[in-house]
Amino acid sequence: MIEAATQAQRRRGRGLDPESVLSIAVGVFNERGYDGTSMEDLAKALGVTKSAIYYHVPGKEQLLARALDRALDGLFAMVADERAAKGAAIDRLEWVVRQSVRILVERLPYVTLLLRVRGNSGTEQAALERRREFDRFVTGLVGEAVAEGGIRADVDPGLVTRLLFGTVNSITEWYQPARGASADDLADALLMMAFSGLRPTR
Amino acid sequence: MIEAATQAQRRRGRGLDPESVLSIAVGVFNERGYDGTSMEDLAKALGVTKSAIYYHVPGKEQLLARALDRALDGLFAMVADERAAKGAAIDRLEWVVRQSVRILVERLPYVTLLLRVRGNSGTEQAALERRREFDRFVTGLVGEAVAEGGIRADVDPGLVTRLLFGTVNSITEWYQPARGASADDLADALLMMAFSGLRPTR
DNA sequence: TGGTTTACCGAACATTCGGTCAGTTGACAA
DNA sequence: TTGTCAACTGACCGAATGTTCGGTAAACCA
Repeated sequence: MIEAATQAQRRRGRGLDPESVLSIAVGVFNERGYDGTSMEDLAKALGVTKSAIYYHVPGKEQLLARALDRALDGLFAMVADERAAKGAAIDRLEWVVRQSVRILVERLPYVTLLLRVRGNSGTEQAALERRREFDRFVTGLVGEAVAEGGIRADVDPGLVTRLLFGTVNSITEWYQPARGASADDLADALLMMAFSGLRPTR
Repeated sequence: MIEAATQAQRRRGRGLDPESVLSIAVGVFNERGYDGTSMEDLAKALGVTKSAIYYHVPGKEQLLARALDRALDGLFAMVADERAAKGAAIDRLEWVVRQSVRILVERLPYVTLLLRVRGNSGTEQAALERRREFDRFVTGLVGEAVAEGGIRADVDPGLVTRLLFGTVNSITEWYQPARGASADDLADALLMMAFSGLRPTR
């Protein structure tokens, strides 16, 4: 269970800070689902009344929008990096996968929320569109890697992209930062499986 | 968009059949999310009024329960098969992965719904518990495969299970039966990537 | 033909939803 | 001591929620 905001989590006598509101809210969203979370649920988790939330945030949907931007901004910052643009496609792909795992772990609750969005509102549809843009970028990378011979030629780039990033994204379903591998450990295991395979080297 | 039940989908002059109610409802659940779907939404998709639904089903949650059982019964039928119990662990694992993909494709909407359950109600928690039981079975299989030398020894069985079935489950996020690969094609590509790796054979 | 059953409708139910607003509180500055 | 203001509370709103219920048209059976 997500704990209520303790006195320590508040600025001394200065009430909730915007960061706590967002991170606690996202925690509850991920526990109950966005639609399954009422403002009353959030209020309890924050240790205030429902109406107090509206002093800090315009509404429920804005809270979602801010959370989704946290995840998407991280992904697009990575795409903009030169290491995603220079060098052999296979190396760039490996770098992007590794960074994706890192961002997923660093911003776990926000990415988790993003991956569950289904487009029920304008906010969700906008987030989905940005996500698709990221997906197109990666699909292009895989295509290049196949063309350059970095990936075996008998695979469909679209299918491989979906499987590869499906594996990455599935980490949100079980990863617990407290007890568990680091982002690098995760990326190592994932890249090992996807690129070299699980079979013993003969 | 999920289409409203046409006259053709109904039994002639006999109203909705239980099968249509379930499959159409699950379609809407997957589009909007279970919590994001109102009985009014379901009524529209079924082409009847809200109250008519209660003639066929005790309530919203029962609809969910029936749908989740569709998915879980398929998975447990597979586990009970002798091909999951006899032979080399690596072969059994490969068979289970292949069958999982087949079930996922055959019962796509039901499995999709199952994978999104978060435990908000007793129904959901019961489904989660059955799912965990399935996961434990697979983790055991991976452990045996490592012990028998079918899978490289430098991996954590728990981690590999999660990555492997994370990949399988991620298929629900994008697979469209109409235009796309068959279950066998999917399983081939997935097993190739996970067991042999994406790198070209040298 | 008459009676029964099947499958539904329309209205209403209590409850919960996201959100508003007038007022209160307590820390701090003057 | 008084005034200011950020940070809330509590009462409340209209709309939407899942569910119930009395009624009914059409199909079916005797």
